[in-house]
Formats: sequence, structure tokens, C-alpha cells
Amino acid sequence: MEDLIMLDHKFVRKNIELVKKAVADKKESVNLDNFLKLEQERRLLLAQADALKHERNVVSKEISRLKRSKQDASDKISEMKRTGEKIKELDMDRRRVDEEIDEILRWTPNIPHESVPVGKDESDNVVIREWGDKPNFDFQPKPHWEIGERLGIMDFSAASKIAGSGFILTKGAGARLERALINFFLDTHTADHGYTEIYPPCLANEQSMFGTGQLPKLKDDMYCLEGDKLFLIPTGETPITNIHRDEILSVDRLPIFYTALTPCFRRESGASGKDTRGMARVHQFNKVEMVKFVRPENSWDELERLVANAEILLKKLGLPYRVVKLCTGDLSFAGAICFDLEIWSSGVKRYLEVSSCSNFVDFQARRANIRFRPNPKAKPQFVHTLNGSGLALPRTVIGIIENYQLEDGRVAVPEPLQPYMGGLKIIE
RNA sequence: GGAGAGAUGACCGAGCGGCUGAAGGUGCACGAUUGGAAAUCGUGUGUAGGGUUUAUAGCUCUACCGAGGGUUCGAAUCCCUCUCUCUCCGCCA
Repeated sequence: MEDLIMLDHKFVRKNIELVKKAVADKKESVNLDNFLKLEQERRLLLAQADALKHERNVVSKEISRLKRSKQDASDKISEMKRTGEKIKELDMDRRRVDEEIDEILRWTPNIPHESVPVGKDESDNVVIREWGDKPNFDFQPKPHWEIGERLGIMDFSAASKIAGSGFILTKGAGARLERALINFFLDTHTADHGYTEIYPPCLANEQSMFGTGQLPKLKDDMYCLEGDKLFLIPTGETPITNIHRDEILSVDRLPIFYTALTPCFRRESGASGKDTRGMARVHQFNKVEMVKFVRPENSWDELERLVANAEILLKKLGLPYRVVKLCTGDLSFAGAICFDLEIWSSGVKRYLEVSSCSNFVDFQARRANIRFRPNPKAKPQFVHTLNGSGLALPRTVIGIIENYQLEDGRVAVPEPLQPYMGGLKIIE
């Protein structure tokens, strides 16, 4: 993979103002003026080296001809020896410049879609729509950790004994509730929405992490096995999207829809002190992810359907939620646009993000080199990739426990989950 | 973990210092044949970067035979390192 493609050179060069704006709006810091300078230098070095290589190719053929007819070629050989050294120098210079350019491009984020509101952080996100009513209790609703510990279905002290703070342990009906949700989600996506279920590796190498855009920016947010150069995946998006890395997909295979349950590992290093109680923000959690590979012209429609595929789960579960469009400052490095689904949870009295649905357009496809051929004669083109959670588990569990809690501390099981819980209607 | 074999274009597979951007086949596209199809025959068919250009057209140059480095006037071919795959042995859920 010597030639990793981020945003491509030409595009950045020709759309420098657009890229600069994206960098500023996403609050990244990338020196794009330096890019222009280096890019120019690169082209110059390349032209010089190419000219010399051309000469070498021509003369080498001549040497071969002379030798075959038993003629002397020694002055041509010594001339080419010098040319070879010159080429080596130019190539080395160019490689140095390439490395600097790539470093800049590696840190250049995807360009937000024009419809994305410019804003500094989550306070500038825009609520698109809301669904369902927040439950009305005639008692004081409790947070999930109180309910969970009293019912004996969550054990936070055991989890921290085993691994440390920020880890969770569920048991009995609590563990089963999560498993029920997982099955409900996967069954719905595979049976109703046309996704193929995958179970991928949950460790991934550097290249995969780069492909989906976690590297280089999020290096410190991930768990890394130094000795093996592997990362624990922070999301299922990483292994699933990388299934087709470095492939040219035949057009009749598109669109491809995958869904997968994976654990997600996050160091949450910048988040200490936030949501420390309970299971709203933890180092390891399960998530069912949906990933799509589509033709570019379809990706906006596919995004709408992706969001709908996640929303239907919340509707079926009867969890009140809102759909939020992220502003530029809250949008991920790789995203062109992103809708978050946030459920209202009565105990913590907050909206909790349970899904993020993004269109990456061709950004991940470039980095991971995932292409398709629109027709047999056409040049390969980058696909568009999308992904969204459907859904993140611990927070959905929170929503159910807190919104379905009863005054006596028991918890009702939403109807669609009951078959997955062996008919259980109430957790007590 | 030990021993061996291998990695070549969309795919399969030859080549093992110059005449190879790469034989042959499959697939695909176009054409011929057919009432239509199959079969057959013919032609074509890689990717990326630079230059030129209104152009992702054309022309031209360069690079690419797992990745990185080296030897050489010249490397798919020789040498070194790494990664991955397969076979056998050992070990283990």
C-alpha cells in the first residue's frame, strides 16, 4: 500500500478553498498552503526523474542491441551509471516530499455536505424530528444503575474488580435483555431490511483503521496491542467496511448491505468525569452495525433508508427519540453528513445517542481503495460507503430499563422482545 | 512453535536478467454467423501518476508482476527484510 489515497492530490489542488473551509469547519488544523507548495515541488521532481528514466530506458535498449551484435557499449554503460545515480537522488527527494504531502492528506478530513450546518459543537446540532412521547410517571423515576443493582441484573463493582472503572457486567435477565435486543435487531435487519449478517474479527490492523478513517486522528482513543500492531475495534464499521478493501466490485454485486454484532472498545480518554455512573459511557459495549456499499448516485437515498432502518427499531420498542443532524464541528473526521438518533431516558433525564448514521461518500472508499466498474468498458470508480448503528446496546438497555420501569422497581419488557426473553413480561 | 511450498492483470495461469505491460486461457465488450439463442470465428479489453489539453477525450512519458529495500547500464526474473496463503508435524479451545 505505498500509494494510499486520501482526498486525491488533484482534487485538493483544484478545490483548495473548499478543502480549507472543511478543515476550518471541522476544527482540524492542516497546513494546506504548504500542501500546494510541496505538490508543485513534487511535480517538478517527478518530471525531471521521468525524463531521465525515459533516457535510461532508451539507452538500455541500445546497449542490449550493441551487446547482442558484439559491439562495445562501455561508454554508454558508464553514462547510464551516472544517470542512474541522478535518478536515485531525484527519487529520494521526491519520496521525501511525497511523505510530507501524504502526512498532510492523512490529516485532511472529509468535506461536509453542503446541507450540513456550520457549527462549533453539539450545541449547534439541529433537531430534525421527534417521535414518541416522553413517559409520564406518577413517581420519581430512578436511574438505571439503581434499578439494575436492586434487581440484581447489573453488577458494577464486579466489573471494576475484573477490569477497572468504565466496564459493565450484566447478569440474569439483564444479560438476557441485551441478548434479546441483539437478536431482535439482527433478525429485523436480515429479514426485513435485506442485510447480510457478518461476524468479523474484532481486532484490526493499522491499514484497516486507516481505511475507515479512525487513524491517524483517533489513535489515542483506541486500545492498541503494541506487540502485534493490532487495534481493538472502536466500532463494527471498521472490520465490515474493510471486507472489500482493495477490491474492484463487479457492478451487479452493488448495493451490498451488511449487518454485524461486534463489541466496541473505546478508551474514552478525553471523557473522564462525564457520565461516570452507570452504563452510558463505557470502555466496552456491544453494537449492531449496518454498513452499505452503494453506487454514488444512490448514496443519499440509501442514507435515508439507513436512518429509517434504525428508527424502526426504536418505534417497535416504543422508545421516544429524536433525530439530530450534526453540525460541522460535531461531524466525524470521515463523515460528509451524519444523523444521530437519540433516545430520551427518564432516569438520567437526558437524550442518549444510540445511533449515528453517516454517509462517507467516497472518502473511506478512497482510503480503503474500494471500487466498482459501472460497466464493462468503464474505468473503476470509488463506491460510496455508509454506516449506522442499529443500535448501540447499553444505551438502548438504559432506555428500556428507565422508560419501562414500574414504581415498585420492576421493569416491563417491551412486547417485541418478549419472544426473545422466553415470554418474560416483567423483569423482577 | 518446527519444516516446506507459494503470492503475476476482473479471474485462472506461463515466464525466472534485455526482444514481456507481461504468452495461453476464462470472463467481458464489439462485430460476423443465426428467425432467435447456444456453439463457432474475428477484433478489442489493466491500474495509477506526470506533461499537453476546455477535457475524467486523444496523444505522450513514467511507474506498477504481495510490500519495502538492494545488486545491475537494464529486474516479474538475482539478493535481503517483512506480510499473507497453502501443506505436513506439534500444541490447544
